[in-house]
Amino acid sequence: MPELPEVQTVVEDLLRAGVAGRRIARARVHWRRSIAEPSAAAFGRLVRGRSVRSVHRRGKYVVFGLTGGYSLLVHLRMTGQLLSLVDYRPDRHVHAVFDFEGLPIYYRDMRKFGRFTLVDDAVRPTAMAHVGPDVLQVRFAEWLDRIGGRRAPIKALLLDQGIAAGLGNIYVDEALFRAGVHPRTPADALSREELRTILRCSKEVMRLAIRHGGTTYINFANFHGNPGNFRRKLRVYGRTGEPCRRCGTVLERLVVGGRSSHFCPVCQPE
DNA sequence: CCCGGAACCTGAAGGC
DNA sequence: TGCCTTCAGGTTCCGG
Repeated sequence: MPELPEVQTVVEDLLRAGVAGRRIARARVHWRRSIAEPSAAAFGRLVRGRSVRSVHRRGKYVVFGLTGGYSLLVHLRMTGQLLSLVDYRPDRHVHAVFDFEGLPIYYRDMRKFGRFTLVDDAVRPTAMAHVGPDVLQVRFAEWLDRIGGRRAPIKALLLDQGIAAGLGNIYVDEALFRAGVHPRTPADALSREELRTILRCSKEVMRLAIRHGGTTYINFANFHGNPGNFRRKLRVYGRTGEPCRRCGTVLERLVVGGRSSHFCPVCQPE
């Protein structure tokens, strides 16, 4: 579920909780496939005893820099959560528990799509090679190089993490609404200025959502189990059949790039 | 190169 | 109440 703003919220919570500098006394894995590599058994052995040197976000990944030249890459996919709650009783959806010397952190994931990858720092660039520049950082010229002249629908390209990382289904729809662009528009049919607007709107939506602690649509919860507040600000996502906040037209839904897409047929003409 | 569909999983919601 | 279908914030793989 989490897109860039939700992952950013998790990272900020981890730092605020004082994870940086802490030692991982123990890591227990209850669902083996949560660990992409190495094996779940080797994972527990390799993680134990290392301390956290850094925590940051890259696209939708949480990246833990660990002592001893290892990095832990965490992707929460659709329903993954990292939680640190007082008096928490783990339920059946908790698939891993990390003991940061008295600070327990729970990995909970209803749909079990999330993945942990432990890599040697030497191969970390390779492991993340498919992740493009962060959408909040990327400069227009670089982004245009990657996206310009392609025939695919703009929405599909915005979702492509190799072009720019961080946007997901909710924020792509929100950004395209703000830019006044139909999600199915082929990228090569857009002018340089329209593309500039789309990137600007993407960044604006991201910053705004971060300020509101992300979006809780189904089950996003931050570190302390609290929902994000951006849902109230959504202009099109999940509002099919409701009136456009700008012009009053009934919002529509169609499938683009295999994903449910929400838009205003008047504000975003095809 | 591009696209659609399936797979990976579980649960919520709506129709009958 | 229960059964069935559809849908869900993501990514990857496979075939046409």
